[in-house]
Amino acid sequence: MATKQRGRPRSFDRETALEQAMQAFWEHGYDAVSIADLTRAMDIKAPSLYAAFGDKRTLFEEAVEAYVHSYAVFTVKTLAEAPTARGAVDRLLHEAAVSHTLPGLPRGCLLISAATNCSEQSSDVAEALKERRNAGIAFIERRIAADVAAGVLPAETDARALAVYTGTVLQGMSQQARDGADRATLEAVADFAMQAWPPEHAGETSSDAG
Amino acid sequence: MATKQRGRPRSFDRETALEQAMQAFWEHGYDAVSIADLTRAMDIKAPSLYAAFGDKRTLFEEAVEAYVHSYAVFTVKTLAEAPTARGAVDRLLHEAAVSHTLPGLPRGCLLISAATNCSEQSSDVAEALKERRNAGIAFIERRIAADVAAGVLPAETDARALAVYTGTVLQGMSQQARDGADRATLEAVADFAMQAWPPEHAGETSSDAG
DNA sequence: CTCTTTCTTTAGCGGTTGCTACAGAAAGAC
DNA sequence: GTCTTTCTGTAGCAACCGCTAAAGAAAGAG
Repeated sequence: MATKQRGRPRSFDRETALEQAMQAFWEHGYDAVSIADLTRAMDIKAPSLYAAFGDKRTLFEEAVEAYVHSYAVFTVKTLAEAPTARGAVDRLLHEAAVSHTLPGLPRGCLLISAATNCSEQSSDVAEALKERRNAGIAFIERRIAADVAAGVLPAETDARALAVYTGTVLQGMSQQARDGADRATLEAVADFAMQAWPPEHAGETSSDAG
Repeated sequence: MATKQRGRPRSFDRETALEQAMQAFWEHGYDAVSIADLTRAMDIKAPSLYAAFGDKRTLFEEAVEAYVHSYAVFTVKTLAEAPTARGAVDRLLHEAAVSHTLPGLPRGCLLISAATNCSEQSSDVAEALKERRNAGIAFIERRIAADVAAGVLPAETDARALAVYTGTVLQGMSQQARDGADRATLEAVADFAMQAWPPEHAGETSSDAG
């Protein structure tokens, strides 16, 4: 049933090329990476790029998906699986300290830093990443609110503010990683950040909430 | 003694034009703002821009200076004048909540967000802002270390990590402001952030240190 | 007035941008 | 082998990039 692909086969590995494009976008951002930069990084010519990935914007969107799949799925996983919101965020911050300073890869988080400086005509690219970031914070907020409802976190906890605080630290850590902070420093930052969290009511979890 | 200026006088106000350029850079970043964008925002033609400000990079540097003078001098002032490092940072974070969300102005902090996505050939612009950010953190670190030495903060306080934590929150707040967080939310973030700070030893100040 | 100085304007430089038409190359179908 | 399909490389499109030469306009000096 599987009829063989007709015509001349592609001479490059699509996944590898996408990975190279992703790293270029990760390091310099959407607007700052030109098609010439991409074809150099991916080691293919422009027509091959356009045939395989559409246009620059579509390639970027696919690169974002690849980034999420490779380096950010742990976020959702951690938030969903950890027994409490506090434990989840603690792990999240420490995992960020690691993933933002991986050797041989660009610093920081692509979702945070790849579309900060955008011209007017690519403002929708910036908007898309902004919505991803805010969705992440909303996700953390729901996790916190569940723990508040379950009595794990104090009833007076402002779930929204605590979630935004957590997102603020995460986004600041990305910037710090790009500015040269190493993993150990970011781990120390994560430890400090967790001391602002309200204490948990021991002996209870909200793992059934969500 | 004051001989009058010869030749045709400038038909625009240099400071006003610089202010417009600064806001354009503030909102979109160095690379994403073209000369055409600038001449439109400043309401002058390109040769007038080049005659008055040199080239794009020089104009950006002057815009950064103008930004610091208008919106960031309070930082150094606060750090130098507040009786303790803790009090200084507390004021700093709340002032940031205000200045990052001023109505009618771009969101966030120019020093943090105006050179995040840079092409290779303008990497020195990014480097210059990065050094400003790290110098700010080093300044906070010295203020903390002085309080530790004076016994105001616990002896075991890691001044470097606490300073980087503070910078992380400040930079995250800028990102949050750009992502839509309002002043009240950022103030709540600032309050959370301060709860990670170690307690002060009451009845003592380090106002003589520095 | 003329002369000099400095600004403003028009017009356009060489280079780069994202993107593509077109011809040639490499595969399967027959 | 030929035909069809699909990818690759060359070469180049219109539009924009940062920047500037050249000419005209507006001021003071004489």
